[in-house]
Amino acid sequence: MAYTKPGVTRNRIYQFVRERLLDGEPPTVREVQAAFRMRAVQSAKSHLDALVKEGRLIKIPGKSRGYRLPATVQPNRLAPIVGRVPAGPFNIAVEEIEGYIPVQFNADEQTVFGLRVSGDSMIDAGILHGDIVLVRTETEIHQGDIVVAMIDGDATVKEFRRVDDQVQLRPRNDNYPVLSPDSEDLTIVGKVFEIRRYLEGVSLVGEGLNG
Amino acid sequence: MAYTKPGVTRNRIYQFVRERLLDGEPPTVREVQAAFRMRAVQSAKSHLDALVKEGRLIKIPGKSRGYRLPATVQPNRLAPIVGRVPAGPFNIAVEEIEGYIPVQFNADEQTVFGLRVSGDSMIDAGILHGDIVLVRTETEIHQGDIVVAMIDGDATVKEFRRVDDQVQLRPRNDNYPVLSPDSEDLTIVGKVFEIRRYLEGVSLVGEGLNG
DNA sequence: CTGTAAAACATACTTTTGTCTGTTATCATA
DNA sequence: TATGATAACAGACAAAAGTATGTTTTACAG
Repeated sequence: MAYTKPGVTRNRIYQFVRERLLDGEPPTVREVQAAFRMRAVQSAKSHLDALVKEGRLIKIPGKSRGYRLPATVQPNRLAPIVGRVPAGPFNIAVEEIEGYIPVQFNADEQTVFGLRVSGDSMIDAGILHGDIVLVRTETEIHQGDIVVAMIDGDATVKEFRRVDDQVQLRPRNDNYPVLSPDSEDLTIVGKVFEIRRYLEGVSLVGEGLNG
Repeated sequence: MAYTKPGVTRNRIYQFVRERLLDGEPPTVREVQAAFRMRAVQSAKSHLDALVKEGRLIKIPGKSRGYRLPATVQPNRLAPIVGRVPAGPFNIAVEEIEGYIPVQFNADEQTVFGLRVSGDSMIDAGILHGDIVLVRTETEIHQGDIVVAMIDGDATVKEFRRVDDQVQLRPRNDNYPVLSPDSEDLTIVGKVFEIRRYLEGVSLVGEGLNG
């Protein structure tokens, strides 16, 4: 490849890698090399190393195609919508997935899923039957957070309170009672960070591909 | 790994690969193997081969991490969030744009924007102060649709009704009156097709994109 | 000019990853 | 309970990809 002024090829390579990553196609070092018609792998490698050193890229050590965009540039992800709460974070049965919706979240590697709400126990919080709540698992829970909890295997969306070391799950509807489950029967699945209501039905990504 | 009924592990693997691909992180065969605690690479490989044969995945030959989704994934687009309703469909002042959120819509090229709701006049429809309504302009409006209307230059979110050739804009809160504006003073900006509530603040797309 | 840093090249080596051949275990159904 | 299909395992090899060392060429500041 022709010699360029310092920084020029660097920026071009950054652009190239960035586009590939946003397309979901992380490149190899040699693919970068080929894209810029370089004769040596090391030419591409040293540029990539420099980009990592500058903080413009991140490298997953020991992995192929291991270059990533730093957290602030993370694109949107697609979160699965489930009709029922998954038992474990990675244990979502395929048949139960309605589809996927695009979600933004803060780059850390947490598990996110959408849950379709049934019932009107949270109506005073503006959560209606059929709404989709987006849930982040394994988050710190605070007083007043809206959480998804499993009580004896049943999933429910409620407001979280702790009173004298006793967890309370409060509905936001005067017609329902406050729940005070034993801690053995209770699992806090995660925290609701977003609520969506699709008035015309969701056009779900990947619908019907679960066959 | 424990033996499962035919198709079960197949589906779980499809699920796993799909999520990884949507996250922009194509897995290796051995990563699939590890994720399912298989002792042989071939266990994962044959499942992946089968998924390709079934048409649920695509393989790029000779490439590492070469499994892809076959379907044309619906493109998400970014809709601007505005604090005030734009005067004309294509007349959104840049300064008034809070940011962008990812939205799916039906491929046709309609104008979509997000509007941050102020006030509680739609509280009985589960639309709270601070919620973001997603609006599609130039749509056919039907009885009972939730619309964004301009009355004398002021934007408002209301339920649309037509009674004896007179348009009514109904709040969903008994403390507010039904509006029956003259047709000269009224512009229906568009129809609300989605409602979102961000409990932890929006992480808006379009910031920190250097380079 | 000259010295230093950046850019590009050449080659070799290690690890990761894809793929192959063959075997054993479980499932589904008749 | 016999049988074919599916699932899982075992070990090995080849190709792809990451990494390292050293050299040559060019850019740029003094």
